[in-house]
Amino acid sequence: MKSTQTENNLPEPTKAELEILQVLWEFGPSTVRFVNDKLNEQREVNYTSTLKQMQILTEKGILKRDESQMKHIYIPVEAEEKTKVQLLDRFVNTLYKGSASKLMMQLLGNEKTSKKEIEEIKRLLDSMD
Amino acid sequence: MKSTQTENNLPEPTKAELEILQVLWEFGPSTVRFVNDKLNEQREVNYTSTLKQMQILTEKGILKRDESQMKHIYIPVEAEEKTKVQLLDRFVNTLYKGSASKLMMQLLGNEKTSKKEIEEIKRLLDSMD
DNA sequence: TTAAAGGTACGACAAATTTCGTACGATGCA
DNA sequence: TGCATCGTACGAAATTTGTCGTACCTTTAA
Repeated sequence: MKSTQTENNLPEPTKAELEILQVLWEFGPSTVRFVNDKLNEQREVNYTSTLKQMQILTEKGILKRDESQMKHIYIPVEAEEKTKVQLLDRFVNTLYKGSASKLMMQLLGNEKTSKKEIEEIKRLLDSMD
Repeated sequence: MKSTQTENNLPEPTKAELEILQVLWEFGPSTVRFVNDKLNEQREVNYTSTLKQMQILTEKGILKRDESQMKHIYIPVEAEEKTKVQLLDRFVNTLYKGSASKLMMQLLGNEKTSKKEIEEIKRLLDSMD
């Protein structure tokens, strides 16, 4: 039994791939140039590196693209939410054996989680009945 | 601003490294043989591969070991909680811009999070004043 | 109508991570 | 004592991930 495939089949996006997805999520469908510029606000990356990554993401089926113009427009295949849910799911399973409440406890115990956040969470829970 | 270094400096454990940490967390200080056997319950790994990984983890300062016996005993340097908190922190920052409540929403929206879990979380929140 | 600017394709290199083969030292026991 | 067994050390191959150089096509504007 070599497969780690669970019920979903998306290849796990790597770190560099996630960076690109974040830009597309935040700003919507974009050209390589645009994404590369955004990335370069944070760190230095060559244009062709970004291009290559986005091509790979497309091969993997994580992005699709509109090639009708010379400047291809790249679009995430799955919605931001869906992808994040998957990543979160994997995270919970890996580190907390699937227990969301265990994760919560750490979140709440973490000093970095502000009072405000905690209040927000409480409100959230109360409002869901 | 190029640094992603927050106040902690532990090198991010890789996937294979995490697997090993999980075993040590669950069963306590162990030999390579033991860890390797556990890993092989899930997937095939050569003994020396596991050994090497654990040696690397030791070099990185993530594990320490007792060499007083021929069978070295490996022990995580940091407590399970501390490491998980760091990983969680990184996860929240990367995917949710640091907002714990955003993460919560996904957790609660996720069908996989059972009613039971949600009840558990509510109880948790109520009990923390 | 051509030269510069800007686009994609893609092979190849670099770096990080993972796996493993081989060497060799300790231990145990017939 | 000798040898099978089990341990560690460690270089190096294999794989995965990340980066970039170069070739070449399109568009634009003088």
